[in-house]
Amino acid sequence: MARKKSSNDIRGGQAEAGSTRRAPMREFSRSLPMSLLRAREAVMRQFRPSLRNHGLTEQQWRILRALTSVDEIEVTELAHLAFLLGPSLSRILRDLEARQLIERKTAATDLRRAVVSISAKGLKLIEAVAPTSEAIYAAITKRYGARRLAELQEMLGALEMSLSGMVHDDAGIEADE
Amino acid sequence: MARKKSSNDIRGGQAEAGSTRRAPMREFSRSLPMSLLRAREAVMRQFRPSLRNHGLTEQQWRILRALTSVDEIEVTELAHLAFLLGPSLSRILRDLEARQLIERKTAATDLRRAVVSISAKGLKLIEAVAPTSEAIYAAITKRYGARRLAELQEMLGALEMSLSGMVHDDAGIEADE
DNA sequence: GGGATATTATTAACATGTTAAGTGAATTCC
DNA sequence: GGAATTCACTTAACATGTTAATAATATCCC
Repeated sequence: MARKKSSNDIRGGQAEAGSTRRAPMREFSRSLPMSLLRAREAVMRQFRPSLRNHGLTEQQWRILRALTSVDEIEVTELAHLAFLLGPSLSRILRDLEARQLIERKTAATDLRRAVVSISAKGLKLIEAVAPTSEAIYAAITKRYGARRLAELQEMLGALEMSLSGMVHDDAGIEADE
Repeated sequence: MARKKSSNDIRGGQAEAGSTRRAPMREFSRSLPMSLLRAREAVMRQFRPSLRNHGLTEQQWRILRALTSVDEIEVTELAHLAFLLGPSLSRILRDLEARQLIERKTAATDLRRAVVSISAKGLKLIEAVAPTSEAIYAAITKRYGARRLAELQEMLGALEMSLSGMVHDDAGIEADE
């Protein structure tokens, strides 16, 4: 009775609540952040198992992937490229270096900066994962439609641009101190 | 021809590490997961400071928001509604209960289930945050365009649907064990 | 030249994401 | 009606997100 059977998978269904109080501000589950979150989760759900089979997390994969597009790169630039915050990147680089998937050296001109590059071993791993990853991406593209997908990405980019310079009050102005 | 940006073309013939290695599979920074991630971050960047000023994280806010849309709700349903995994929800509910922002009781008919509802104090907090939150949402809508925003959300929903039943190999089939 | 300041990267501390395992309660099924 | 199974939730363990604080170097600027 009620409840179908949702294995251990919390995400991926609708929840029709009981007495239904009145709708608040917005239907909430239809808010923009939620829409983006769910869409991304739907996409990543496709990739995660494959990555996991190769011992990689999503972020580790992002970093290695980013490193294949350059010869070498400074940490801060890599953070931008892989869209990770510094602290996360620091931790992951430490692990990837320990696994010898990347190499790190100090910049000659500026001892503060570290320069990172992917190792042969890392490259090999990427090459092992890439085919599956590409196949999944192709399947997604086929399902959703290449044209529609391109349009979606364009709109997402436009959204980013729209918000890039946006500021507002209540954003942390706490008197002084 | 051999150079067209085809599938597993990670290494250009060999891993000859010359200067400026060339672009791999996809421009990477333009992959769908990255696009979604950046778009969502651009949006959340607007909300986080305000939430923070009220002592709430994004997820705590999601939960309280979800709770305002129902009279009371079971934990599993709430997980679906707020799109959180069980373990995350468990932790957050523990904290929110300690802060007396929510109330929890055990279902009478099924001792396994817990029923959660927002408290008066929680409702008050929501009401304090909502105006700013609404203002930010309105600003985003104005900047991006209401029509365009609706279209984007439709496309995101469609993407979710497209991928909902998608399966593929390499997804964790490790013999048996 | 040298103190004040800025920059780069890391560490710290806490909250969440993610998967697996555990606990207690309900259901199934013989 | 009781063992086996399933279910709802929680804990555990590890990785990352997020903000603040540090440490080490570079740069400014008088």
